[in-house]
Amino acid sequence: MTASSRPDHPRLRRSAGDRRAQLVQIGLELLPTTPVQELTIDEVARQAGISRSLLFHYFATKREYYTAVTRAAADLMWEHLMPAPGTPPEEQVEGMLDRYVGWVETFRETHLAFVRGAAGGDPWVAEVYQETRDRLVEVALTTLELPDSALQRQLVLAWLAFAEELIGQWAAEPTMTRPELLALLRDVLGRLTR
Amino acid sequence: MTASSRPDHPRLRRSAGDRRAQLVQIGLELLPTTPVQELTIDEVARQAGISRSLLFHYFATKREYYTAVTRAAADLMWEHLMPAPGTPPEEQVEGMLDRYVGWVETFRETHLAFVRGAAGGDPWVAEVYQETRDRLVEVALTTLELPDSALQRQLVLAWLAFAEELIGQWAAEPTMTRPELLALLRDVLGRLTR
DNA sequence: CGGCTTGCTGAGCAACGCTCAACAAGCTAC
DNA sequence: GTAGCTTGTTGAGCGTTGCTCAGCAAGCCG
Repeated sequence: MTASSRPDHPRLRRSAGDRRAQLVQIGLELLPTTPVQELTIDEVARQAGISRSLLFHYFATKREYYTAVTRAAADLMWEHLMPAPGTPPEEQVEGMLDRYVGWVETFRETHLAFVRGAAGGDPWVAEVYQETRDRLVEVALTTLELPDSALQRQLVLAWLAFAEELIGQWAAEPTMTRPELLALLRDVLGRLTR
Repeated sequence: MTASSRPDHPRLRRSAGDRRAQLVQIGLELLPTTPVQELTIDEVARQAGISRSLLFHYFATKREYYTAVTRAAADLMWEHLMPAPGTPPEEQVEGMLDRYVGWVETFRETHLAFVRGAAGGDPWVAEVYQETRDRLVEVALTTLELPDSALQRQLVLAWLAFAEELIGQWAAEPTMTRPELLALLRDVLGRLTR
């Protein structure tokens, strides 16, 4: 049916690393438009210009593939959120919160897809997401110099869910100024952890 | 392989309503153990003792089937949360919150599966969940006699996310007494909406 | 019994995840 | 330059799953 043997593609050979990166990249680009579970191997292979079989050479299973994609998305966000080295502790949470809002503003679609895909369905994917949240809680607890109790952990986690939802909603329909939003989030976190 | 034509099942014929209800019921029972997307038509049909084809007679598509299941789950919870008629308004939110905690305590697995399945993947299923949340926000705004602004709506929605996460965590590992939890949730909601 | 409604089935198609044996691109060794 | 090795790459094909369709049969009516 489809002329897969186009004459202008003389069988390009890539290094293993390159190919892997390319496939993950394609996954990242597809994420916003396609629910994770509906992402088909066929489609990814087609976009990469390779056969289905090759994808299974790099990722033994479909699940393995899209957990890799999810992890890549998480890493991108994490990298963006992390404070510049040397930032004084009391400014770290402040800055991360600010950058998180910026992240959601910029990559609204992608971020929503990430959160959705992570929360729903597959446990493996959910785990990647949970790791990220746990790391965020970790940072919050240490830089705010809070006691590392189960209670505090739960409160910060719940606050994260609160922040995520509010920022998502706010990005879709701004009901206050950006500084007001940030102040509100900080305020709630402050009250909760005291 | 499987002897599907057991002699002791002399082709039982059910009314359309009964069959539909049975199929949805099976879906509800399967939900806690099976991520929504992994729920296969084959399995459901097998448990119901019918052919795959019949399921497609009642639900034109798989999606239609498990949105029906999700909606049934949402209705069950909603029914449980609704205050008894005649309850004075100032006690309604109080009672619903209490019953919600109870609901999560009792059906932790099922509820988690519901939230997960709803948040993730399929937009149609997500819609069912969003409806429920919207209805909850509606009730909260009216019984608390709050102005129905976009801002208030967002805050209550975000608080719902907060409550959901905290209650879920707390049910898994109780870090405070039940009344303390309820008081905390009420307090946060109260501060937010003022 | 004949005829009607309607719950119900089996065969089969297309799409998808996944396997496997084999091909071939690019490098090194002689 | 050609023999040989490594390894990126493919095509054919299998099992499962969502979905279709033509037709069977259970129960009811006359």
